[in-house]
Amino acid sequence: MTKNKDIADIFNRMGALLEMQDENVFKVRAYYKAAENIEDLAEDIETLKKEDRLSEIPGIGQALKEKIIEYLDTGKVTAYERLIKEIPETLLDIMNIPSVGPKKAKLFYDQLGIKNVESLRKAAESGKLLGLPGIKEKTIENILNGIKVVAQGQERMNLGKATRIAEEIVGVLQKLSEVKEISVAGSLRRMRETIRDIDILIDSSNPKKVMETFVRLPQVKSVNAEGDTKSSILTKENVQIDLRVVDPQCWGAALLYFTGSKNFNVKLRQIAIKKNMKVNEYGIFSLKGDKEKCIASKTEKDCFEALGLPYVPPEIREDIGENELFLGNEILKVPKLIELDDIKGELHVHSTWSDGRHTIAQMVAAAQARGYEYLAISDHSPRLIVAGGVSVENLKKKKKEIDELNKKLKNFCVLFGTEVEIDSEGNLDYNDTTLSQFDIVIAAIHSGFEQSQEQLTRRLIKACQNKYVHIIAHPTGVHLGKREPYNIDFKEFCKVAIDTNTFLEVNSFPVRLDLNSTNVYFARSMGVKFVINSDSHAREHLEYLKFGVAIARRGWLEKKDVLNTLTLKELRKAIGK
DNA sequence: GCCGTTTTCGGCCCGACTGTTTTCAGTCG
Repeated sequence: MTKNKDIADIFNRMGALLEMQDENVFKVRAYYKAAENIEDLAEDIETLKKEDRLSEIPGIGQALKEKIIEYLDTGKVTAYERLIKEIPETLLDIMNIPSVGPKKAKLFYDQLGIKNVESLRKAAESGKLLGLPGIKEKTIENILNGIKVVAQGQERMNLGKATRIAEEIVGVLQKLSEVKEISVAGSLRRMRETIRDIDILIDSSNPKKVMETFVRLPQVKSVNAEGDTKSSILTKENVQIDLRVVDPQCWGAALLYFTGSKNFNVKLRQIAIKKNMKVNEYGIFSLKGDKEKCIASKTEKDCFEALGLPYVPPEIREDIGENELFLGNEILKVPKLIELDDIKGELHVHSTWSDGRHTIAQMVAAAQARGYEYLAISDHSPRLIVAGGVSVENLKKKKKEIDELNKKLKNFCVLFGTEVEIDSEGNLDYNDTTLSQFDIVIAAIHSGFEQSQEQLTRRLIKACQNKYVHIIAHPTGVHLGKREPYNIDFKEFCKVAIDTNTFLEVNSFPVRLDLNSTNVYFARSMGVKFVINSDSHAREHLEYLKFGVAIARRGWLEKKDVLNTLTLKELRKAIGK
């Protein structure tokens, strides 16, 4: 899938370069939009080319299709090569600086020959920028600050970290008497796997007081903007938090607007226009002649209704599934998405038998407290030495402990599970005789990520084909912010998973979130079945399951698609091979 | 550059904040 990323990068760069050349904004947007859609593809773009399906990608017309083909055939895009002859590519780094966009980057280049961030910094410090049209002290100060921010690196954080930070701030603000309602918005409310900025929305008739409190929170390192309705801060952890305060009357319209995604909003507005209406953050307006009248704004539900649309949950207000969701100026169908309450138990948690922090009994108590009916204790196998994998001899003791615990438990069952290593050849770390004794067998790759696509795919397929394997854990091996997913033929893998009745895991651990939403959506469309697990290594981690459920929802999963929504009896039947 | 059940040409989402200006361009989401 590396070609997908390469082409998306090129289109993004071309968009920015064209923007600097003052090219038609809609043409520029077409490049950005195409890049986004290619990045979101669940399939290899080379496969799409082979099957002559490139035009199926939204936003790819004749011109961009030719550029994709040219890149895949020759490794180059002539139009891109031509652009970077006219404008140095390094100007794109300058555009990454907050407060510097295409116009200023071009201005600095044209007037002073500034080609990179370092020379811009020098020019700013030496006062050379002063006197350029529209540039005064404050702009220079902002640029120098922006350069520092970029140097510190504002990477995307995982959903877990973003949730923690947001909950801290929301906790403080909601205690203010001026705050009526408060909600996170943006990508955090849509529960994206990774988050850049945190958006918080507040309903208050006294915005000034709320803003004052916000910009003075102890977490604040710097204030980027402070207005009546919108303020923006950078925390000491270098996380940008945007706060919007709206009038109670507009709560629904504002929440809808600030939740996004950007493209979802664009779609809604396009639909509105066709119905002679207008959408903004203040409401849904009907347009008659010169007059516009607000017809909905109080709740999100009202707003959707006013547009004649069914309510769409935040998690699927994305490009993922867009074609399934929208048709012309209508919304086709909204699935009944799985909910956290549908989960009846978990199949992948660790205990002190391997690298878990809590005993089986402690994990079970925590699971019972969550209202589960069952819990599989699936510790690592011996090959994973760092995790203290359970030896074959110790498995007997572990089984005995589980059996004894089960005798004492009422309305709850502890399952004897394992997370067994798939070795570099696709063989499993326990032999079949041993595997046959488990209630639940989860197979996983923890090493040899650098193998070829063929080898990695073959390993996973071979594991699926083992008649004792029920589940493949964290199927793509991604570690958010650390490691890219390993390179597999995902489609082929899904086919075998279906044929062998192997369930694919949605791993809820915040640094994993693997499968991701795009994978889930794609696999679901093929007919794959899933299981959502927390991969807990301590009892507190059971809490993470909400993230996995969110990813499942983003991938359009319903209750029926997920193994651990079944009762124990149903589950035992469902996992038969 | 893309797209079409009112269109193959003429559209393409909307507003806040900042810093520079005396009404607006640039940037951002």
